[in-house]
Amino acid sequence: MAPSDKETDAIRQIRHHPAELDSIDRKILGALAEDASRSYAELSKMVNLSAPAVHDRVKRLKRDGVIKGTVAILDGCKLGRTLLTFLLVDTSSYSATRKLLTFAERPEVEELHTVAGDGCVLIKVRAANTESLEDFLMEIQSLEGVRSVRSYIALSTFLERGPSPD
Amino acid sequence: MAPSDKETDAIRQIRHHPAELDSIDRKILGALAEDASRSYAELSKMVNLSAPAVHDRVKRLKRDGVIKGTVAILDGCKLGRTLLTFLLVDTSSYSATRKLLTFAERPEVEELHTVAGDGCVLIKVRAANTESLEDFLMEIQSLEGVRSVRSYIALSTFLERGPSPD
DNA sequence: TGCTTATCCGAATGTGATTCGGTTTTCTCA
DNA sequence: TGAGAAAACCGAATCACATTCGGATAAGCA
Repeated sequence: MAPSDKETDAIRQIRHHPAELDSIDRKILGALAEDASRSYAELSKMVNLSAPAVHDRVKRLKRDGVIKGTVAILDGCKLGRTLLTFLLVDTSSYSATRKLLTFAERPEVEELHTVAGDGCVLIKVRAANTESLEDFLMEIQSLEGVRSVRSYIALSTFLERGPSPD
Repeated sequence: MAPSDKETDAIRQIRHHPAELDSIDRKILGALAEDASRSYAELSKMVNLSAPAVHDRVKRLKRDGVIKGTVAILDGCKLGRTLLTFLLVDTSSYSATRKLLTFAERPEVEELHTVAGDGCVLIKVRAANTESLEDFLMEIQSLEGVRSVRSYIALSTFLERGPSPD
């Protein structure tokens, strides 16, 4: 685990551009993005640094906002939310868009993005059943300024993860 | 923090439907979905149980697959990925859909869902710039069996989180 | 060249995760 | 209805790992 002096020197020379993510940072980020319960001992083996050195780096990455936090990943189905749907809402006014943004408070709403186009908002919704999804849709459709709502119900999810450092 | 005997009894009686999530489970899940670095001491205060009791519950929730893991949340922009885009790919064949699923290996791909419709696949892509996004798009468009690709570039992201236990 | 900052890291300390073992409650079955 | 098994709770103890400390080295800048 402890590299020879020659390797240590090489690592240090490569490393020193401040504020830039090097390949070791990215490796650490990739490992934590996949499983944040890894110990520093484990990470240190993965990147050939000591545990406190890895700890220092993670501290920096958190300080700099590259790591925003850690969260538990929950199974939507086991929570009773079996219907994943993407809504593309076309609005005719800024005030409608703003009303849509208030849906961020709803437990079934997972993502809310304004997207390029004439007043479009994309909403990722995970509902318990078709009935509650329909209620949700109707609520959105009855907002003044909502021109159309296209919904795409997910049949299978093959991948769902956050940004990758690679 | 230690509830009186009467409260303890009440909690126990409410609790005992096995395999079903009760309100304490959901509270714990909500807290961990938001910040998985909370200590068991902190969680125990939130739900009025002891730390080992909370630990037992979390162990069960993990065993049962409700909690699938914990991950670090990374800032896409700080990773150099500033362009979030949703692609809606319309395919005319199952083999095209299957080719699309191989894009799950790409670092810029965050989500891959088949969605209801005639051979539709929704892909969430976080690219470094317009150039690499365009390359990605072209690659998809040149797949045999891909009928059309609609892309929605996110302008602002107001919410991005996983399934909620509420 | 000298000073400051950043990075690394072995050893030590601090914190919280985890286990242990006993008690209580709930559920199931005869 | 009672007995047994399983589930849930939890105080105390132990264990594991996070975190700090302080020194050394390297890099950057004037």
